[in-house]
Amino acid sequence: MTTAAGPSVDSEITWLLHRAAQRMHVVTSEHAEKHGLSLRDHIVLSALDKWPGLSQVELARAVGLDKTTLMSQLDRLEHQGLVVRRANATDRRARMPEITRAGDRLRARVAEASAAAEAEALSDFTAAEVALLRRMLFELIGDHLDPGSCL
Amino acid sequence: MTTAAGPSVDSEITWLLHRAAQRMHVVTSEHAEKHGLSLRDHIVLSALDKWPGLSQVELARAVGLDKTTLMSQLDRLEHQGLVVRRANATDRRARMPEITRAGDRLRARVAEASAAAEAEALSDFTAAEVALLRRMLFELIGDHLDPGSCL
DNA sequence: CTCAGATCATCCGAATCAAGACGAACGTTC
DNA sequence: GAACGTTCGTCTTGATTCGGATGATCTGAG
Repeated sequence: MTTAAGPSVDSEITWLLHRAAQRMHVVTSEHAEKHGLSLRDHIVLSALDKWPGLSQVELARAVGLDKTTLMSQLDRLEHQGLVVRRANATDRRARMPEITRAGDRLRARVAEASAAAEAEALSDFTAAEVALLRRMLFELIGDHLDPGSCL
Repeated sequence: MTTAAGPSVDSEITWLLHRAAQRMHVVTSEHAEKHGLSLRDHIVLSALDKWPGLSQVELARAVGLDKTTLMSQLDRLEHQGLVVRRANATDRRARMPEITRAGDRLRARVAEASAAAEAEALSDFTAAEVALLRRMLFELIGDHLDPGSCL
């Protein structure tokens, strides 16, 4: 398996994943931004919808963003009225981010649009193949996906 | 398949790809940086090895980087003696980047280390599953991968 | 030959990102 | 209650990224 030149670049799953993510990012962003949302905004809103009650650092770890990056994201989303930071009664340090009704409506619309875009990008594959892809990606991400394992 | 809340975040292939790429990035970077190379450095060196004779813009398109980003990467690599920019006899605008002998030695070492890291990260899957994953990622990236289709 | 348009590498400016520092608040131990 | 280490959110700072503009060069049409 070791040629004189070593493994060539197209054997690098890491890079293929990176390029594929990049490509899908372009495809879905195109749709998300019609609603005035970046893909990352949408990710954050979706995480807030799926895992309510997380603190900002917990949320950052859940979506895989730096805490300072997430803060500026939340600033923007709060400024747009899609998120509120509510005081926590039992811990006065924490300001729990929550998705607003308007934010959830927008999230649902963008989710449908980007799901459609994804489905089209994946239309060359069978349902079984897509299911396997999803399963493998989950496995690769491992225990870093669900914030429950971080608490 | 449309619940009242719409598709949840874990159905988004785009995000799964992003997280998986992020995770593999951490795993392989860990090994690449033992040799003083970032993952992106390694990608660029590998592309130079695989497709010699590309101009800087062609190389940027081949690896999926912005042209200015690639320029600063090449600056760093050239400063480390891993890359040289050689004048092109037939086109005085172009400065063809080439990998040096030292660069190729380092590239081969990092390629082996990161391939081993990838193999370990993928050890839970069968060879057929990995092959399918690779094929699907290639398909997703589409014609943006090989520079031959851009010339 | 000349000129217009395209292409290459580079530079510039705005935006973004992440690591570290900081104050405030928490919980535990004395 | 006081002291210590930890966690939370924020601020600051340095580095990085990307889009657009620039100058030099090539190419093709007239």
